[in-house]
Amino acid sequence: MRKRRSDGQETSEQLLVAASEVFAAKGFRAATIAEICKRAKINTAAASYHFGGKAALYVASWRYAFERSLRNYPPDGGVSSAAPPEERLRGRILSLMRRILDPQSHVFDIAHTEMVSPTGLLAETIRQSTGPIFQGLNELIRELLGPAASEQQVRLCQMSIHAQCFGPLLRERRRKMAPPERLPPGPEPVLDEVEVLADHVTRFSLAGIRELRQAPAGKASPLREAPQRKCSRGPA
Amino acid sequence: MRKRRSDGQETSEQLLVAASEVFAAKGFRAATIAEICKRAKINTAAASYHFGGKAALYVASWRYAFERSLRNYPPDGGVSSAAPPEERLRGRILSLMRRILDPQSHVFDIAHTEMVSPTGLLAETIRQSTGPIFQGLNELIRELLGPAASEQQVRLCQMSIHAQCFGPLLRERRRKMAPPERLPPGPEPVLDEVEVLADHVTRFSLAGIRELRQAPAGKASPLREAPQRKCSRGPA
Amino acid sequence: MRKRRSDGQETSEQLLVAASEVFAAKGFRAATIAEICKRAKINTAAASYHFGGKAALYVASWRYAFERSLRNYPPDGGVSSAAPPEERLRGRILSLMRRILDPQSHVFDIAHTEMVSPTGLLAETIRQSTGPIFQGLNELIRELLGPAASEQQVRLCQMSIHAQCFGPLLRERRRKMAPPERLPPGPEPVLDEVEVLADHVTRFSLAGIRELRQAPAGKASPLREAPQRKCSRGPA
Amino acid sequence: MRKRRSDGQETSEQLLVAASEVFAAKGFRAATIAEICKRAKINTAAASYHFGGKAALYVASWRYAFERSLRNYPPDGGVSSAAPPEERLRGRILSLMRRILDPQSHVFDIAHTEMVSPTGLLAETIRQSTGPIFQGLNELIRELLGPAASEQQVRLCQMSIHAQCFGPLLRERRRKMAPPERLPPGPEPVLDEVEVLADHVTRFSLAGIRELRQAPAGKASPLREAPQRKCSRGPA
DNA sequence: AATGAATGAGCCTTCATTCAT
DNA sequence: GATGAATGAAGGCTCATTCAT
Repeated sequence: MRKRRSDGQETSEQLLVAASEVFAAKGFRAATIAEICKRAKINTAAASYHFGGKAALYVASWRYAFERSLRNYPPDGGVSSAAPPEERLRGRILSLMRRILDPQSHVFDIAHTEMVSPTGLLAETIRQSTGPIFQGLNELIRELLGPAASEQQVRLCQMSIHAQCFGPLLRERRRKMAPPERLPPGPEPVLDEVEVLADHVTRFSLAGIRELRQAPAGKASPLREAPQRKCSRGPA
Repeated sequence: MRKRRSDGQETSEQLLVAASEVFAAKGFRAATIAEICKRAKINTAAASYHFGGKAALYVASWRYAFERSLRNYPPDGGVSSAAPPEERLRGRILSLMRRILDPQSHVFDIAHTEMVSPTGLLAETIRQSTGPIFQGLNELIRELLGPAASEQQVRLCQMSIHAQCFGPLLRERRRKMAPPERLPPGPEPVLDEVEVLADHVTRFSLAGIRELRQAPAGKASPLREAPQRKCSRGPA
Repeated sequence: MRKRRSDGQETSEQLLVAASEVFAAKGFRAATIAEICKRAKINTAAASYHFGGKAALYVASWRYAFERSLRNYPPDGGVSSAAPPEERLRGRILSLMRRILDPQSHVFDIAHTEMVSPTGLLAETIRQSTGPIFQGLNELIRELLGPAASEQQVRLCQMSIHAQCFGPLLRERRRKMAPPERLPPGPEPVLDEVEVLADHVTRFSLAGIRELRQAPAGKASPLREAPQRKCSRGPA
Repeated sequence: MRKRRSDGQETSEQLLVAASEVFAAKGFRAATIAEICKRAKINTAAASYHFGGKAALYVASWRYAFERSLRNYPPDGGVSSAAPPEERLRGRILSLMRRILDPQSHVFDIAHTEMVSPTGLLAETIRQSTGPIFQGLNELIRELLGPAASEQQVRLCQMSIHAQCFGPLLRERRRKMAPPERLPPGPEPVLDEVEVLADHVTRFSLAGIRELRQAPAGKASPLREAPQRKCSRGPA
């Protein structure tokens, strides 16, 4: 059965979608042009024809998926910038989680794989694309920590939050995608609904941030806070 | 002419070490028997000969590395089981971090890669090996959360802590391993010393745990915790 | 939307020109339809469409270039047929050299390549096209050798002259065409101006022809020609 | 039928021989690894295995053929360096011709093709290998021309001689190698025996050299030498 | 026990040609 | 008449594995 020879637009998009699926499932190396094209129902040569090669298709498919993802889930989660920072944090966390979990999108599958087995093909693209989003979270955390916070503290908090988003959700994705015999190893899943997890991470992290806010110096607050210290005054 | 190993290391042991290095650096698929054997300074056929194939060598090399790692860094971090739980938590976190960071060991590089691009070869082995350790952390968290904690809450906290250990440190490893042009994409590194990070994660997480302890029901405590706000005034 | 050529050159003519350039530069096999059409600024399919295929375009482009070349440089070099044979020889040699060197024409690049790596596509066309010219030189040489000359001697002299024209000039062409890193191997170039070279070849060959004329039998004249030696003494 | 797994020496040589044959017949590009290996009766992968790739095999096979050729036919043709220069010239010409014609060797087929369609892979190798031989002929010609000869004249004479050797013999080779339908275009063959041709080229060229020796300045000797000038005195 | 040669399967890519528009 | 998308065939290369030594 011949393919309708139209404007080549549809074919390209089919290819991009199929490519992101296969690259996400197998990684750049293990993914084969043959499988991608088979899934897009076109000839094996079409990938090279339209994009110039496996590598270029890889980059193009990721960028395509990323822009789509950002359009569906804006980074601020739809929370007004006038809202209190706690709510804005929750908005960001929830939005990020939804982007990660979106079963249609493979942005994070690919980006994560790229982080683990870097091909070097996507590094610059990812940096450029995700830079502004990292920046936005950074500023919000700084606002929550207060002006006395050190750069180091901001980075640490950002890390804590990011890690709590990516860690469980990337694992969750793998669990859903993987065929039963290829379940990734590790502990049981944590997830019921995204909102529950988002609430947990938000509360857990806000508590952590407040803790840091009260005692900026690393050793100021002992691990065991003797009398539950309900009302430790700020640094003033 | 026979090969004589004057360094006393057995051929197969050299293979296991070389294999874990190469598998860690490139992943299962991208790693080649040729490179592994070249690094171990033995014949290309030796891998198939000694272990039966690439897959078997993969599993064997991970198990070998894991046992070595656990011998060097016991899970409890050397903290007495009689110590207060907060200190025991810090012990566990620090030990985990040190195991992850150990530049000699590639247990986590491989396990992480396997989580991202599962080959299915390591899943069962990893589950068996890491199960007891997860269990130990689980019980400690339950102790910290108190008897009223739900199973869900324990899981969530465990996730929060684990994520904060793995997230930044796995990235840090990649950064050190990668050649400059293949730097994995993402935000700046957070790490100065392990202790600093361990302290941060411990404090941050203990604050989160206390928060949950005070308001076990997910929705009991509003995001913006009015009364607490009274105490910790912001700067100015 | 139709393509309009404001320069008046027909599509097919542009194709012929572009084809001869690319075929000359790369040979039949290495030349690609895509590059030819790109240079002619027309669609990739046009070659197959207008000429029926790569092979037909190859033949057509050569014939086109050959006729053009012959129009620009007539075989007798413009020397009157009443002129003495020595001058007519020089005329032919110079005309041939100019045809070979003409940077606009790729007749000889292609013919040479075809001689070295025959595709079989051009053989008959070349034979038909060049036959009359060979014939003309043949007769001239016979005239110079005199009526006692054998057929073999004529052929040998024709070969000597042809070889001296083609050898250095084809090399010279390649040298000019080739990008610096792909210089063809071999000794230094000989060429300053065509006239100098034509004079050399004419004198050199006329001397050879005279030599043969004096001693028609191959073995009559010893390599070391004793009596002639008497006259032309060596330097000092 | 399995291949005897010996020391790999024979296989390599078989490959080198087969490669030179196929490369000579088709050129670098058109030659396929498959055909070469089929002719050497080994697996397709062996070429990459033994030499690393098509390009490396190309270079190796040429060098191998060249050294073999030079061993069989020394450049001086076996003529004593004490012999008169005319005989030494004939020795060189005959040796060169025999090297070119040797049906076992494809050195010149390949080198010629490389000159016409340079791949750039062989340039340096050819230059290094053939340099000394060119040099030797150069010195001999200078000796024949006498000390008054200009550098330019030496180059021109060298060109004339070389061209007369290569021109007809390379064509002759093609004629013998080519399948009947792929006969290269051009005039009839000149060759009966190598000795005949060598004698012709030697006599023809010695006459030319003497001519130049008598009248070094390009325009000193008119094309038509009036009274047959049997005894034109040397430049003294 | 251990080696290096040799293999066969599979992958990415190129390219002349064809086809619907 | 002319185009650009799409195709199928073929080539070079990599690599885990096997085998004779």
